Amino acid sequence: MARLPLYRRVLVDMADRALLTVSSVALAEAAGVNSAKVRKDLSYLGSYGIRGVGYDVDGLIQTISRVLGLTSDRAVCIVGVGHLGRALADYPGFAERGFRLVALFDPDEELLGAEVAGVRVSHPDAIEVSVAAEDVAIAILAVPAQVAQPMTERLVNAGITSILNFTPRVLSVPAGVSVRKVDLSVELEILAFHEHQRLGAVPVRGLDAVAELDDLGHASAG
Amino acid sequence: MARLPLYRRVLVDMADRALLTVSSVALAEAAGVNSAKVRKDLSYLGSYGIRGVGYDVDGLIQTISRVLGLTSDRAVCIVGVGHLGRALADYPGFAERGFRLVALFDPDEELLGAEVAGVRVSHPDAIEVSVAAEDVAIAILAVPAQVAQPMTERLVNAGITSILNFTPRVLSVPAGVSVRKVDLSVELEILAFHEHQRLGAVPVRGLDAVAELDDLGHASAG
DNA sequence: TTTTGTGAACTCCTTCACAGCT
DNA sequence: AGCTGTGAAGGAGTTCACAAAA
Repeated sequence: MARLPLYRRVLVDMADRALLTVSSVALAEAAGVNSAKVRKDLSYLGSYGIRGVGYDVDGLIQTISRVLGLTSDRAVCIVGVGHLGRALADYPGFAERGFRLVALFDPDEELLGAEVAGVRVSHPDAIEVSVAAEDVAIAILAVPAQVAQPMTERLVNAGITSILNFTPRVLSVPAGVSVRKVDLSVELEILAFHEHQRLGAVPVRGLDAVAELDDLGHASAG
Repeated sequence: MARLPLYRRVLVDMADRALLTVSSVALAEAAGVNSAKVRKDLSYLGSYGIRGVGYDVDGLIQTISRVLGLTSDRAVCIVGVGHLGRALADYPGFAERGFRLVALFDPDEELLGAEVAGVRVSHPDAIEVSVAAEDVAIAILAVPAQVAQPMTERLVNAGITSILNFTPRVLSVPAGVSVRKVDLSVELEILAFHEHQRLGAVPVRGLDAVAELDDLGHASAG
């Protein structure tokens, strides 16, 4: 369930505020979803709620973390050390959630050997060796669009099985490799569409309301 | 439809490669979706296809752009000029798609007056004046989590009606304001979950397969 | 009495399959 | 012959509503 990370974060916030238990209604409100949905989602993890009381905040955090596989650190690498790659490398949220940045790759000679976020930038030629040596399964792709597909193939060949794709390209990967896409332009275009609608543009029959809460299913070949 | 921006980009790629027409099958393949879905989506825009031939690439780009409201430039501002805000400001995809960066806000005194991506950084106190003066409707929120909600309220009061939220917080906004969320940690956690599953973790009954292509519906109050 | 857990209804999206146009 | 447009079937996720537990 893609909502578990969201619940988990909301719960961590609550734990920080010294809350011991939450009801499905309270959790739903904080996460911005329906309470029945919360109960159904959590019921798939097993029966961890107490009727008449709610859920134990710390216990639920542990359970969700375990299901998501966040109990151990995971090595990640970033490919492409432009503005975006650099921002991602410096993003504190990664380390906080157990993602350990172990390698940065960029062919730019001026960057080679430089340190970003405490990690030295290597040439992409080192991908195969580094990925194998550090047992990296997750790669963050922040390269120019033209090299997105070839770089993806190289990463997959090197042993990468999960890719977080920041390029504006649909990546084709073999079965067994997961891809999540973050497309900044698409997000902005959807907001532009909302603005357009707000200003009384031609309503797309039957779909103007739908577009409000819809999203592309992030495809993956699992 | 949240898929229109994706179709549009694929079509622009095709136009660059001098393709004149596309079949729903070809477009579907390039966009990574089912061809019936493509035909149904496009049929909502009107009948722009020619049976036996396909769709006119340029015509379709125009039609989608019109529906999405991408025919005119839209002013956007970025709030928070940390690593991420800076990377976003420099992102070339924004300008290419008709998003004009008109203001950057950050309270950091060392940044005030500095130029990033050709735009001077202003103090957040200038939000109200700038937003009104430049007719900005879209804001990109890249501030620390603690100030996400108060800053959101300030933006909404200033007249912002669409927010692209990069903070790890669920924003509460009045009806009529759209929010899209980009959460880097959540994306990584979902990939971690896939890795976890791959390594033979406890399958969450009935949901392990589902999680492969699921996603949070990006909520918005429209 | 409060709140969970869940069968059942519902709603929406997706996919099929084919009639009809070019 | 090829490909669109769409009614109908199918499937998946959401919400309702209530029985059961604390």
